[in-house]
Amino acid sequence: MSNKYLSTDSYKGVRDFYPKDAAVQQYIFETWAKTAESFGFERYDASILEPSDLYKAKGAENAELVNEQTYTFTDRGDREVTLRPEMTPTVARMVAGKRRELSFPLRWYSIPNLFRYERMQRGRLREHWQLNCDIFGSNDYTADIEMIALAYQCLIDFGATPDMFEIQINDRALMNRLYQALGVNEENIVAITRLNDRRDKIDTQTYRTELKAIVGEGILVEQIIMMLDSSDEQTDVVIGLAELGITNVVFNKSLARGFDYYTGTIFEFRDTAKENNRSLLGGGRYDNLTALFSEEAISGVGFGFGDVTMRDFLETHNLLPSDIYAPGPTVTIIPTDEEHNLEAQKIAKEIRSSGVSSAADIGTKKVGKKISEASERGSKYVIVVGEDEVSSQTLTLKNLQTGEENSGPISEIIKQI
RNA sequence: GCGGCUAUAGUACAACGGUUAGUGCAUCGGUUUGUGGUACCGAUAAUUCGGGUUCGAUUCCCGGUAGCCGCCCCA
Repeated sequence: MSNKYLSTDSYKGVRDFYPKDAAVQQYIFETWAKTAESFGFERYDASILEPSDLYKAKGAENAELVNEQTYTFTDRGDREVTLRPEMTPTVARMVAGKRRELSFPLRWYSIPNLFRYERMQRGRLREHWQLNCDIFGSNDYTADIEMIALAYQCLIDFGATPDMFEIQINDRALMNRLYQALGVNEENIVAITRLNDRRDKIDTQTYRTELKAIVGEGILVEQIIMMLDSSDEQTDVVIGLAELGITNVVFNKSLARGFDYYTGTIFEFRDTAKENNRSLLGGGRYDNLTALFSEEAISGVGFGFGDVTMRDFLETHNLLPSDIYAPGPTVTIIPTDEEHNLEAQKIAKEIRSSGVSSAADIGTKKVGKKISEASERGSKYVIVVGEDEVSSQTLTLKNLQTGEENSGPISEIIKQI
């Protein structure tokens, strides 16, 4: 190929949303918003650009993360900026900024697009959207329950049934106590948590070997494994969820979900379908969200739900409604000839003014084709406009579903729609 | 950052070390010059790029690029 023309591909790792994809995206966003608002969550939003310091502030490890896995650049004013890789620092900034005037607990949600510079794989692109829901300023365990119940409802509202996914729960604070009771030191707890994060990806022997590498030979290895595998924990959160009728819940002591961030309850929803056996969403509780901005500690519990995994889930379980994409106006006006295009526009305008969507098909195809296309695009009615209609000032409204036709002046036609 | 697999019309696939690289869907046109969905007929349209082996490469080899899958990581 010559390089005379630019490529029509989108930038690596990001997506174009052609109308059919945009329709799916819109359906997902609208359903998310509706569910979050049904729980009384308020919507907020922010710019995709943040000063890089927001992400680097927590230390060298974060700085490295920012440098290697984010889109970071210098603006014309010599400021270092980053395309937000997650929403939590942003919302923490916003909450901290208005902490004097906000009344807690707060229920906030947003559907931001997030960027990360890394290699793509199934369910992970360089730009994605995420439903972000958080409750700020409540330390009560029922806030944890509410967040999980909201995430649960998000799936139910798409038509999912509880057997399609499984809720895994763990508790950082509880795990720390359990490890400490076995005499594991702080440093090793972090290492074990890290190892547990990929426990379901490695086999039992490898796991045992790596665990030994951390805590050394001896009885402790077996004690830890036994402790992790006794997953019959009935925590307040698990019991509370059951009382709300949510029972597809498993307490999994190996669940890790990253390292620094979370301090209490952590949770993850997993698709139970074999072909899409992955994490759908994750979240948890963090103690001091606003530590970077002020001394006042505001706790939070929240989750993020990605649009890519959402769509994969819906497709895997065949939950996408077939009528999402119906771009045609309710009434398509079909001029028989180009000379009647303007007349068709006038009729469409009048129909629109009555509150019904309408557009003229000003293409050059034959009437038959135009009717066929109007039908395929989801129009309910067509009105053909040619010599006869213009001279007689009488239109014929055709119902595409029933084939029924009715004639009359435009004022009559509009009443019938 | 690492590894595996793949690359053919718009798309989904097929085929071949050698004549004209096939098919479905989509698109456009026609059968029907003003009334739809079906049917039939026709048309447009492709071997990712660079190098090598060869009389001849779309096919085999090497490299680039891109995509998919996984690892690492997932704030």
